[in-house]
Amino acid sequence: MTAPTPRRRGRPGHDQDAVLSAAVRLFNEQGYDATSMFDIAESLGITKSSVYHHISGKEQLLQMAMDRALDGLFEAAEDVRGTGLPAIERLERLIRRSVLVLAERFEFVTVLLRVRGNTEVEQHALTRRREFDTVVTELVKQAQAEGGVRPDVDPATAARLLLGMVNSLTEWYKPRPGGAEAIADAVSSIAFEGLRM
Amino acid sequence: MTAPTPRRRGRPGHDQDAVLSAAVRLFNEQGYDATSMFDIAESLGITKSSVYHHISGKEQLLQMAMDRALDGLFEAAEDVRGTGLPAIERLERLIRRSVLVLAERFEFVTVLLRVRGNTEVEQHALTRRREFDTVVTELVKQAQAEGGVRPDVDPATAARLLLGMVNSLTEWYKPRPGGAEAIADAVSSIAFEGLRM
DNA sequence: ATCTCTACCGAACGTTCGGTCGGTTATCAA
DNA sequence: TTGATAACCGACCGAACGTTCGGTAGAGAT
Repeated sequence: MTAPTPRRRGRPGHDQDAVLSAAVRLFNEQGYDATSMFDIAESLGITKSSVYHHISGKEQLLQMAMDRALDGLFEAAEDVRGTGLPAIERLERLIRRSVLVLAERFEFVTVLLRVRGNTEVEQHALTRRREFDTVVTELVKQAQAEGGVRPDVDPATAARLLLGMVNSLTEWYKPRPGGAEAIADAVSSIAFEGLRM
Repeated sequence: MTAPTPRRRGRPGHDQDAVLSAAVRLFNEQGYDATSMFDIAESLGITKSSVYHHISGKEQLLQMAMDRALDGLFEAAEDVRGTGLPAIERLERLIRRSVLVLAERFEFVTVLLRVRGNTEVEQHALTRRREFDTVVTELVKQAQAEGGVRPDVDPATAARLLLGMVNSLTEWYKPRPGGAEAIADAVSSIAFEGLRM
């Protein structure tokens, strides 16, 4: 039923994806800096030096993790852009899709949202993040112009608060079947209709 | 006009508060782990060993920063508890007050919101944070019972999303006169009345 | 049986880190 | 002038870190 495992040559063991998974899990549990290459190796049952057979260094693991997160988000933005819907509808769909991406690629997005721009790799990721923020801001602005969104809130502030809600999932979301859709409903409900009865 | 500087004895120089301020600024710029005691010393124009004259260790700086943040939040919770207002009003006031605390003690709260519980000190802070979350959750629950909040959202989820909005300020807020109140308005407006017109 | 491929290991490297120690310098009070 | 007080410094230590290197182990292919 599962995908047929393509017989691999050479000595059996871990591959790059296994190392990435283990690394990302530890990054989120302890933080990137607090996770040593020894920790990653130990969690796989191999030695430190063996890890370097699969990857070029610690930073590559960070890079790969952040790319998987950002690719998912921009894919969602691109998909929504294609629809000819009113801006408010596109905004709501993008927010919902963002929740789903965050749930699907949970650990990768969590890594992304914690980097502070200490290295060039991190700074590049922060730049892409800011680009995504801009997409949302423009959507709010356009929705205001079309009369779909209340005009008394600053678009940039609204975008940041919306994304703040969504991104907060990395702090408390526990994967569960159907859980992501329920949260997407809650986000959409609160953000667009409000909590008050 | 300013507070009269109480003549201090001994050689003039920095005090514990100056060290804490410098440390917290660097923690937020680079992250706690990525900030070395040398970095802190350098930013004050003194040597590493001189820093230890003011504090017992790196972790104490973290502890002090987190305590200042948590004390502010619980003070706000306590103040709101005293009013005999309906739960929905108490909830809204606590959310607004939280925005103001976050703005006032911006750098301390930012430190707090980034710890992952790697040490006992961090875990204790996380426990207090969770206690604050519970206060908000209970307020949502009570507001629902009183008919002030729509009954179709899970109280715990709503509380997390509300705090997610508020806490996201640490990612983008720039101190500005009157800026905090404007953001408190935006948060309150979006969260309670909704973005849609 | 041999070749090739992939995965793995032990030992060591240079560096950085948090922290310690004994001694020095500058100010105020008596 | 002397003593107390507070701030500071240079030199050092042990541990942990990311990374490198030369060599080994086990599997499929020829």
